Amino acid sequence: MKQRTYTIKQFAALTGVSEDTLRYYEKIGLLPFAMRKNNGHRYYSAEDEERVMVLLCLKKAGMSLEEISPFMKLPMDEDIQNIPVIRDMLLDYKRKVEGQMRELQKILDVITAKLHSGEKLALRRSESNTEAKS
Amino acid sequence: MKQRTYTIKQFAALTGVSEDTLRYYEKIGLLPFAMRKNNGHRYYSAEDEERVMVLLCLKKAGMSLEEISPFMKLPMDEDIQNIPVIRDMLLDYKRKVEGQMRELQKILDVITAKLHSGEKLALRRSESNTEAKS
DNA sequence: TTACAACTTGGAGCCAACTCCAAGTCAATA
DNA sequence: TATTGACTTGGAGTTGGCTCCAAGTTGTAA
Repeated sequence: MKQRTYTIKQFAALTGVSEDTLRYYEKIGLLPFAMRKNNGHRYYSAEDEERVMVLLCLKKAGMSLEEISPFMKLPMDEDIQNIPVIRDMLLDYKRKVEGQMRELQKILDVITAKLHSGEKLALRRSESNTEAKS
Repeated sequence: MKQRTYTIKQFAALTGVSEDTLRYYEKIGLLPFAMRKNNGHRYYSAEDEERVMVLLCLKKAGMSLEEISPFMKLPMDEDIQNIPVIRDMLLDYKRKVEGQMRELQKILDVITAKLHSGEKLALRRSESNTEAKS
């Protein structure tokens, strides 16, 4: 059965990524060179959609395009268990997200404490936790 | 008792924000105009330090300088309970951070599932959750 | 008194990530 | 056949957030 395809306009609406940005991502090599019709127009497949979904997911977690790039080079339809490198990349990424969540949790704890205890806005040294040398 | 003050160099080391960046933040009005000695050199106080700590905290949670700006306009040493506007801003901010954490948690769930069940890298529609129109 | 270090300012440059635009091609339609 | 609309490309412009630099001032130390 033949897979459904999308024009760039449809694909932009589908994914929420603008046409300009799709072309830009292709130009910088983040997304693979899209398939073209005879007239040179791009068209996109379900696998392209899956790839963009992964892109958006990684982006939402705060990764730069540079960091996302290696994920975009992977086949979207392989069993993860068969490709150790994907497993490792995912584990790596998982650790990153967990780290970011720990940061956010720390911040939430501080805010919550301040809201409940009649305190000042200022942070005590121990609440700030930057990497500055003391 | 007289409060201790810092030169810009000391203050940069203390907070982990570079001298250039401190001057830049002042120039764009993110930080208030720093006090000057007779010779025109900036110096910083404990309250300045508190303000920068708050800045770094908000930044770490992914806020833009634009979003951080209103917080920098507030006095650092007032009791939060006395100023409803601060309470409201903090509550607002708390909701933002919680939202971001929910996003990250969703992403973690997807990754974890994929790592355990011999799946493909591709995301199912329900796992991606962008705001694109269907 | 001269040299040096620590600052000052204004402005230029830089990188990431878009966003916009002009000029051109192509297919379908009036 | 002329027009319209959806696309193409290359390249310029924009925004956010710094980062760097040159030229000038001031206070201390040799």
